[in-house]
Amino acid sequence: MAVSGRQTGRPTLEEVAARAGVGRGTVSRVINGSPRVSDRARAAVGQAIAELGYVPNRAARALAGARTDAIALVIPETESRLFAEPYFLDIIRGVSAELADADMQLLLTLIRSSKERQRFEQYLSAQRVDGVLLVSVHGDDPLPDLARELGVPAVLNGRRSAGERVAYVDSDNVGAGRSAVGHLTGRGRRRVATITGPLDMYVARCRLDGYRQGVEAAGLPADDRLVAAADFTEEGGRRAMRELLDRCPDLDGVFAASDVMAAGARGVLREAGRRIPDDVALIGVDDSAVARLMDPPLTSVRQPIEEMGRRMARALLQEITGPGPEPCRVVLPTELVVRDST
Amino acid sequence: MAVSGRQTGRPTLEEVAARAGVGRGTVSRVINGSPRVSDRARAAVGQAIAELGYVPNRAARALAGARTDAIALVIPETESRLFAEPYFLDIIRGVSAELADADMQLLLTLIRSSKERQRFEQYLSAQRVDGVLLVSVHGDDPLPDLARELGVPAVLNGRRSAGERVAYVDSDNVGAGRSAVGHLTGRGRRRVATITGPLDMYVARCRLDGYRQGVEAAGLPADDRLVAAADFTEEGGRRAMRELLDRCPDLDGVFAASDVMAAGARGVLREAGRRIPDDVALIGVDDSAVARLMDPPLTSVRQPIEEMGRRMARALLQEITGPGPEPCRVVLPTELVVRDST
DNA sequence: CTCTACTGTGGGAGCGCTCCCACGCCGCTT
DNA sequence: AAGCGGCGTGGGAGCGCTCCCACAGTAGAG
Repeated sequence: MAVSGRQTGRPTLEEVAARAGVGRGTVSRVINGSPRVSDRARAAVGQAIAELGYVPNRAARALAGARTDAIALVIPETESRLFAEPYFLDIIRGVSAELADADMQLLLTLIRSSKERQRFEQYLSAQRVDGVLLVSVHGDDPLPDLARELGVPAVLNGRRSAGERVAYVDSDNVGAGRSAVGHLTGRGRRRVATITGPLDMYVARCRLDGYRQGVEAAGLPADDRLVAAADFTEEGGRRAMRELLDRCPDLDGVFAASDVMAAGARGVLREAGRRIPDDVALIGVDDSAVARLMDPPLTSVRQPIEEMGRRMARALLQEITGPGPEPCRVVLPTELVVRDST
Repeated sequence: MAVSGRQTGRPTLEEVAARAGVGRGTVSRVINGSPRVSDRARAAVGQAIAELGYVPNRAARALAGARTDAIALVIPETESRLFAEPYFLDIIRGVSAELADADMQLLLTLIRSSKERQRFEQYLSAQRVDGVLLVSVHGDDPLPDLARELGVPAVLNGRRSAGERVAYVDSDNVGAGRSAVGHLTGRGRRRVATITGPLDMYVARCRLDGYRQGVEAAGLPADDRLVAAADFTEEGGRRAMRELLDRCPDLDGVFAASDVMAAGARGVLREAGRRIPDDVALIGVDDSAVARLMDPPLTSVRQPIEEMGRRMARALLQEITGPGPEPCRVVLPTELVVRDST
């Protein structure tokens, strides 16, 4: 009953051909969905495949053909520390869902050192994947350009700058900031501050822009003392909140560019005796578990993360099969989730 | 300057051999670290490789040899919903770290439907990976046994039952329960309840066993009314907490088998006017972000998740190279992280 | 009735490796 | 002095596929 070992004879295409009474070429054509096959042959091959339980050998395929049926999802460790972690899992979910339908494999690559980065660059240049998905938000990340030079299709999650030339899927971060501030001002807040992410990240600058637009739209005066830069971490959020409280004790609303920073801010506000939302309304971005479980539950701007993953995968698959002239540029809308903190 | 396209001539082993003035066999031996090579040849080959920027072709290797240099990490979607999500990211981190050193690829497979499950089973039987890492906590999961039958090395994260026959890396869930309850009783709590995970999961039963041991160790009477089963979700935690409060209004401590359930419990306790920790001390498991950010910050039992990932990968690599007679059975200790909820 | 233009087909030639056999060459024993 | 074992080596065979060329058969055009 037990299979005898690793080398156990899996049926080959040749055997399928023999059983179906056709040539190798025909079987190959059937498998790859070529139209140039008679119905009779197709049926015979289909049956032989079923009877033999034939599964094509990927390695042979990759060697003979020019593709590998695999794509890499690259997550630089720096990012994974910054973002709320569930973010990546949702991205992975979306990517994986889309890939499964295309029968492609997902290769996950975490890059946490320059050595690993180098190894991955080798990978890329060795054409060992058909394409790459890059979570790349730092403006100076060279990986996307490297991929382009090597002719490896690539799709980014997020942009590195306004003029991003590589295909990307992003969420509407400006809109997120704008609607967050709009929500705050809509509830009568007049002194709305913001805690930003690191400003070398385009995503952080976008959310800040959105904040400014929101302030202006409400007819409030712009005041740079209401802006404090942080780094997407809880501790950064604490520091920024202290700073803001120091500079503008009269603030009555805070837009934190991430839930995690909002959590830090909440701690400081509480220590300072400010009630949420009574004295200060607080809003974050991500709609993560943290937001739901915080006390009080945090109003937050939701990004369609899983959908971004899906779209990225779809865009990449398309670029692999037929590289269109225009790289994919998708910006997905965000959505306000109102809870008790505002 | 630009590389001309996808097919651009990457150097092959043959070219390296020519340049180094040796035969193909010798180059192959150098690359694979065979000792049967003279220093002179080794040096020449090394130089040729460097000059040409040679990177071996994986597909060719996989086809010729019997291995693929890739392993799969399988995450059933059911699990990913149940566990706190950061759990998987930490596992992935550990696995990835260990794999990078071995120059192995990590293939991530999310299984969310029976169709995808079937596809993965095909994968397995097609020997397309050298081994599998399975996150498998349900007692009836057939995947581990399938892998065994197919002769594909497998390592589980968690056990399906006490008599697990497949190699595994788990954390000391009994110890986790025991120390959690010990901590509670150590602080003078006498009526300690528990909210368990789904009892068809071994991990949930273990934590419950630990709870019982802790209660007994403290010389307290066992009382089944203090035990409420839930399902590792926040809502489940809420329900269970209501139940407990109903049955035993005099309880003064709660051990929730996950942080997320503890979060649910906290909400109910607060609604019932119980102060934490003054009236009821609360403790969870996972030491997740949720615990840190909860209000009050939640005391929790930490599992060394990333280390588990690392150990799994190491065990699998070992099993791949030389299948020892004894499957790996590792149980890692947990650690109490005390915060303000107790 | 021949000529062209398909469409469906079989099978050769590789893809770039690893495995392994066979061969020289060395230093050692008898 | 001839014989022996080993080491380092070269290169053939083959892994299972895809690509593509060549060929039969059929059908339509002249």
